[in-house]
Amino acid sequence: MSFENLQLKNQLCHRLYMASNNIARTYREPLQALNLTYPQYVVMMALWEKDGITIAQLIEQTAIDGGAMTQILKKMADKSLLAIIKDEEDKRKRVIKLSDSGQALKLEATDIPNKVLCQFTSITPSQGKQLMDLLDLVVNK
Amino acid sequence: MSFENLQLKNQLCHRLYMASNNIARTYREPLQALNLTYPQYVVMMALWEKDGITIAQLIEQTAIDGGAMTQILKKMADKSLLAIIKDEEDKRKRVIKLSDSGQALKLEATDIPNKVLCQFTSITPSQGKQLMDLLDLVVNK
DNA sequence: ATCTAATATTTTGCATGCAAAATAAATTTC
DNA sequence: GAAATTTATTTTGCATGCAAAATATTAGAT
Repeated sequence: MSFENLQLKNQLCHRLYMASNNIARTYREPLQALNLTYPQYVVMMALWEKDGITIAQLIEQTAIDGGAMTQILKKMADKSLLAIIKDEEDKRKRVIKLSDSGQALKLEATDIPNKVLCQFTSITPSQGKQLMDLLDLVVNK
Repeated sequence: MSFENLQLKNQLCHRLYMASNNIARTYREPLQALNLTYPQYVVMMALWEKDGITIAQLIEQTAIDGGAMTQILKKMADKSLLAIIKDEEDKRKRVIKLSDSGQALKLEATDIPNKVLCQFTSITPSQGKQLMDLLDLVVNK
């Protein structure tokens, strides 16, 4: 038996693993300038797009694990990027609100996506679009 | 300003993040049957393909972090899947050797890739191939 | 031959991802 | 309307990913 199906070079999962780690690693340096980790940056992007949402909504938008989200938000609150506010209507819920400095950080972040993508010289914009569409098939099973 | 570049739906990195986590999560259940975590499974695949290599070579094949690799190999050695052997030529190096049970596990693993891929019904084999080629562009920057 | 620089691996500290259990509060059921 | 169920969030324990420091050993330079 050849076991081609078990060769690492044929594994979609391993390609995804390497690609995802590689791009996240590339984000690390520019994000350090904003004092953000990569998942914190994802949370910020979600909030810049729509502020004042609940933690459950934030989890849905970002696909970040709920257990991790609690920790991430706590650290971001410590940095005064946002506030975690009890919902008076439904006391189970917490609403996340960006602070002024959290809002302001958006301007400093605008350049980051391009700065990172520019480091991936071998992929064209058209291929990037294609890749995103194919990835959606994996995301949505 | 519209800040389209900061919208989550336009971020290649976030697609990769979600896709990678989603497929790794899908592997978790079938791998539990073999008592393997996902990175441990990647190590096994590398060794099934080429046994008796050094830790550095294993890191190169799998793209797993060196610090993590030490821990992963230790746990796998505890499970008697492999042995970590000092290289007598160069005492800095360690050679990894599969045990008999480690070798034998290959048979039980053969079905896993297909079992997992079958759960991604919306992606065709052709699209899968395409996706792998595009991911290589991201992996190789 | 000795001292220095490079290589291979391990250790440490921090930040997740994940599953499962624990809390707390609202909703449903009988 | 009290008990059981569901929902939202937090906590806990384990397994990485990563950067940086620490070790051990070998190769190089003088």
